[in-house]
Amino acid sequence: MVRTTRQRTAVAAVFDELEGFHSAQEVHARLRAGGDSVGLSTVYRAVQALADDGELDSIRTDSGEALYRRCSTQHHHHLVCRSCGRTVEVAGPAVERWADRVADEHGFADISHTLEIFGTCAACRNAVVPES
Amino acid sequence: MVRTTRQRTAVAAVFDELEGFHSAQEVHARLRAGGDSVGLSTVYRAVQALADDGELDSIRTDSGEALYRRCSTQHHHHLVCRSCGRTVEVAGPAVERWADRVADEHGFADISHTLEIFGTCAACRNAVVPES
DNA sequence: CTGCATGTGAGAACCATTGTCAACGTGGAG
DNA sequence: CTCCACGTTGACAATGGTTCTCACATGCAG
Repeated sequence: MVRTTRQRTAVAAVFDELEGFHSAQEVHARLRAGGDSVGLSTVYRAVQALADDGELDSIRTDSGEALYRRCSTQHHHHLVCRSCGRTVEVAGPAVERWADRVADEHGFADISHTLEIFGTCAACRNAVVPES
Repeated sequence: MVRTTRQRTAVAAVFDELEGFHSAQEVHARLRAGGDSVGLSTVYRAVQALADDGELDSIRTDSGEALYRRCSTQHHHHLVCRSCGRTVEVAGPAVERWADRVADEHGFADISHTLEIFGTCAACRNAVVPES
C-alpha cells in the first residue's frame, strides 16, 4: 500500500512548481529552505517512487548526478545541449517501432529503451565561434 | 605536452582489443589481471584524456557509472536482457538518420547519441514462467 | 646526459546515493 | 473513534565510483 504522507506530497509539490530538471539534493535543499523539513533519504525515496510511477522523468548529468522532472506521461526522448544543458523533448514513433521490432527479432520481450541525443545547440555554437 | 607512457599505452591498448563500452574500473581490473600494474587514478586520467582527445566515446549507466569505448568502432546499439544481462549488438541506420534529422531540426549540431534497448530474452522468459 | 615539468600511484577525500533501524504516523479494522 | 500493523521517516553510517593529494618516478627537450 502506498501512503500519502506530508513528505511525499511536499516532494511532488516541488515538481508542480518547477520547470525542467532538478536533482534530489536540490529538491531537498528547496524543501528545507521553504521550512518543510524532510529527510534526504526520504527525498530520494519519494523521487524514485515518483519515477517508478511514471510521474517523473529522469536523466543523468555528465557528472553522474540524477535529475528528475515532471513529465508528460507521453513517451519521448531527450535532445541535450552538450554545452549549456538545454533540453528539448522529442518524440519518435518510428524509433519506438524500430526498437520493438529489433528486440522481437532477437527473441526479447517486454521491451523498453532509452535514447538520448547530444549535440551543441545553435546559441552555444555562436557563442563559441564568434569570429568573422 | 602529452607524454606517451607505458600506462597510457596500456589503457589505449585495452580499447583496441575490446568492443563496446567498458568502465574505468573494468579497464583497471583487466590490466591488473593481465599483469600490467597501473594505478586506478592513472586509468581514470588516461581514459578522460582519451575522451578529451576524441579517441573515446563516453556514456553513463543508469547507475551513474561512466563507460567508454573506442569511438572509431562501428557504431551500434545494445539490446540487453534485463534478467541475465546477455547483450546483443544491433545496428540501426534508420535510427542514426532520424536522430541526426531531429537534432538538426532543433538547430543542434555535432550530434551523437546513445540508445539502449532493454527486454527479457527468450531463455529467461521460459525460466521465469515455466507453467503451462 | 641533465633538468625539470609532467605523469604516476597508494591512499585519502569527496559526494551522490543507498542502507540501517528505531521511532513515527497512516489508515483499515473493530 | 480508537487501536495497532505495517508502511514511512530520518539521522547517521556505509557504499562505491570518481577525484584529489603529494611524494616519487620518468619522458623528453636541450
